[in-house]
Amino acid sequence: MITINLLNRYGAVLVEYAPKENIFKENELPLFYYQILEGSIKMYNFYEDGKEYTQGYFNKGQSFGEPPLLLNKKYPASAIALEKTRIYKLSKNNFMILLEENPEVQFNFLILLAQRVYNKSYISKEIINQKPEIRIRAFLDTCKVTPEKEKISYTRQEIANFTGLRVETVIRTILKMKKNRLLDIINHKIYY
Amino acid sequence: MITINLLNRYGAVLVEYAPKENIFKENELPLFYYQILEGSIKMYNFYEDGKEYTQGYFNKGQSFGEPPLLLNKKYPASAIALEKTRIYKLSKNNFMILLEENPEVQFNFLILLAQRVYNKSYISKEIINQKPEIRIRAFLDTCKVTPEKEKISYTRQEIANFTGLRVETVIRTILKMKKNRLLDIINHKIYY
DNA sequence: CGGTTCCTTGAGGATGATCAACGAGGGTGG
DNA sequence: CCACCCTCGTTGATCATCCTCAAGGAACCG
Repeated sequence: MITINLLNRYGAVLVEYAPKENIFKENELPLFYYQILEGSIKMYNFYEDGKEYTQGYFNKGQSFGEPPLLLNKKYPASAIALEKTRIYKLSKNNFMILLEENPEVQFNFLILLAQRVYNKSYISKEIINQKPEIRIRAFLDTCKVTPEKEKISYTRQEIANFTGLRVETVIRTILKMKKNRLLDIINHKIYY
Repeated sequence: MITINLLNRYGAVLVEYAPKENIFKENELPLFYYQILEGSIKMYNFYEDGKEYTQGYFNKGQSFGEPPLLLNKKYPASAIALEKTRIYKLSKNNFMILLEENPEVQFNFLILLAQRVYNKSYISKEIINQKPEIRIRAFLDTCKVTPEKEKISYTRQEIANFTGLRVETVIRTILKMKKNRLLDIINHKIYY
């Protein structure tokens, strides 16, 4: 989102996170702007009963956790590295200065947040609708990058955490979808 | 959000909508920036089965529908006036020019969208969790403007549409909540 | 005062969650 | 190389819960 050139100019630091290492946790106050150079992370919540809800995945080149940073509010979710991940950290202060001094960057963030609202609206609409198949389709649609059938590299548990369903329900539903030719399952992998 | 002064300067027009009049419909392309002078509107979707899902309510002083406008994408939901409502309409072009020429306005929108993402994250987390009571509490919490008990002026059907539950479930759940002293019901009105 | 709109209740049914158990594959260390 | 462990996928049975359908009552408005 922000060029590496600019990040360096404003004093960003590159930090490496190990797989399963937390970047920040729910209810902490934001101190940094985060942008992924390499790797991927997930934002998630835990319910009291131990169930997990996945808010979203972020990959190479993407930034995350900006809304609480801009609002100066506590993180509403935790962030964890899914693999070895290298992330640029820029202090809140310098981030704000960078925004102020670079209007085109600020505008890019406006568009970025607009896109986030747009996606969230779409997802919440599809997922509140109880039918498991619709929920799962909404998830799969957000995964797709090409129009052709492609391999989905999320586990059934991950799909369950994202859609608010249970693993067993996901398994049974995708089996039904396979029967209806909505997707393929080859060697346990989903192709959609 | 934008001062009336500025709106006028960039050629905004004040339009009056009758109760239940649509401001725009799902899948239309955005042409205007909308800001409410007086009244209130609701953004909503219909599912194939005729069930309605309410994305959100917007009142006096608030703007709505900016994300698709900024992204130049089709509206993912429809907007309807809930009462007699007067709305400033500003053409897309002039809105973009206004943003460019008034950095402080642009920054305000950045904060506004950050707030929207933040709220959506919170709501989707609470509402995906199946328990009706938690869903309803999430809705009621977003309604509250004071810390004391206050009257909730939404119908049970409206709560149902927002939370993805059925009316009967809402009725039964709030009755249980009343028994547990989580809210009061006086003359059918909810106080929370 | 008649018509909406909203609220309420009950019975029955569908469906997703829960619980328990097992299989398959991959990686690791002895 | 093999035994073990861990993660992931799978299946069946049972249960709880919310939805559905149907009906009627209450409140509000012109």
